[in-house]
Amino acid sequence: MTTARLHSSATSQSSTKNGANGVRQRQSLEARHKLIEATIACLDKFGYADTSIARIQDQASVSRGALTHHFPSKEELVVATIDSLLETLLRPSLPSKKLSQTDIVADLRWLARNMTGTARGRALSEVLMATRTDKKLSARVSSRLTDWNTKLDEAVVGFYASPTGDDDDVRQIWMIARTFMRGLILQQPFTPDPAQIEQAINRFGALIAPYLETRKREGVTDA
Amino acid sequence: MTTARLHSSATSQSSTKNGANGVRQRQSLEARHKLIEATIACLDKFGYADTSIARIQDQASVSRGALTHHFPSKEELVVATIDSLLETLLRPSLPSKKLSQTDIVADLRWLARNMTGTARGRALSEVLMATRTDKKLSARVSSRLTDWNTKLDEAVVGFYASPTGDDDDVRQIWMIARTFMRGLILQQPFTPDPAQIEQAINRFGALIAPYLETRKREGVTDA
DNA sequence: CCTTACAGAACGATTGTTCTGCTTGTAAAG
DNA sequence: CTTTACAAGCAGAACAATCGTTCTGTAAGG
Repeated sequence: MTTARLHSSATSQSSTKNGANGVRQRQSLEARHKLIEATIACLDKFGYADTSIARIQDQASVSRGALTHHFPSKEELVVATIDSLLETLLRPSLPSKKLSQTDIVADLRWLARNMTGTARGRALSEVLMATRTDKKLSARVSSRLTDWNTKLDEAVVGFYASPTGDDDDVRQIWMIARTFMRGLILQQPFTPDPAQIEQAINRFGALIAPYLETRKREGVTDA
Repeated sequence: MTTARLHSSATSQSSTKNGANGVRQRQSLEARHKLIEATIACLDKFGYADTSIARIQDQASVSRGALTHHFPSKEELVVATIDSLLETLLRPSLPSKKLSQTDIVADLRWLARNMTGTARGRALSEVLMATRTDKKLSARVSSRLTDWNTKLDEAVVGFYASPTGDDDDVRQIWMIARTFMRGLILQQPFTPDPAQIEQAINRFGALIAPYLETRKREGVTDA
């Protein structure tokens, strides 16, 4: 009884302590990573409804036993996958490498690509839709989602300012922008023409541009 | 062999011909309607992934035999449900009863309610997400979706005009609006506060309002 | 030596589909 | 109008396939 289940993985990886990893732990983390990546690939390819454990273990080329060892239930695997998705989708925007701090439309295009143009973005959309009805899953991840949203808001405020001086205005504009980008996935069946989608993105950028000002960047100016 | 399967139901109901319906046909249409409504309810309550035939027949209080008689496969039932959703979601906007032709923000609120505030709107979002990965389903409904989108565009052009005089601009603005509304479903897990959602809708209305003019309505003025 | 990492069989439950009957509306034949 | 025949409407069992989980057994790092 009680078998495994104690490692739980909790919040992200084992982080700081135990810096010098043994062979054991390294392989374990490798397997976990492979399974999470496989889950993302399946969510993107098959959608949430048809993402089964069998398909994931097939995609990851991992035995059923290994999978259930690392993730004793499907829910655990999905939660870990969401964690991974949030982390990688946030990171590139924080180190100022991606947000171009000059062209709002370029930033929007990057946002669109991140949300609908990559496997990770589409996979996240799949699980977001699932959380609407799956209350058990929703309870597990809702706080992480709101936290992530807040963190993203703060990052954006670091890059942009409102002509009115109200930072909440910047947050609202970018919340609207993110909502619009997410909607693209659901709008695509109606508007299959990629050119039309891109035009809409550009136009949307023009709509919000007057309400955003580039904030003076200290440090990295890249010039 | 060949049993049933020939009635097929094809495009929507039997329509015009055979105006004086017999008892037989009436009951049949009733059963079909009950099943479609049950499917919508299940999609809303359980999501696409957990909407099984067993659950649908339970929700509809209909025997398994009756269900398979009317819809020989799950795909048929889903396609018929999509047809029903598109029809009822388009109708109220056409007869000029709902679009208020005066307050753009009010129209947007109606749009938001239609897409995220009703069971039918949420059910449609579920199947839209499913069509992304289910190519068989996508092939069955994609033309209906694009047609519906075009029809909606034309209806909107009847209500609004662009200051530039370009109708395509109206179409683009409203396509952006619909995309934004659809995105609300996916943004809600990040932003659970309904007040914040409503503020965003109002703000979005303010963003697009300068680019839309009320067209003079001939006929019904309601005053 | 003992716990972790993994392999794979076995589990009952549920999936969507197919099939066999029974009832009954309906329309043609008498 | 009655009779007869046939297909439509429906009920429910049976189907193989797949679902997610649990279990037993083996290998190896610490």
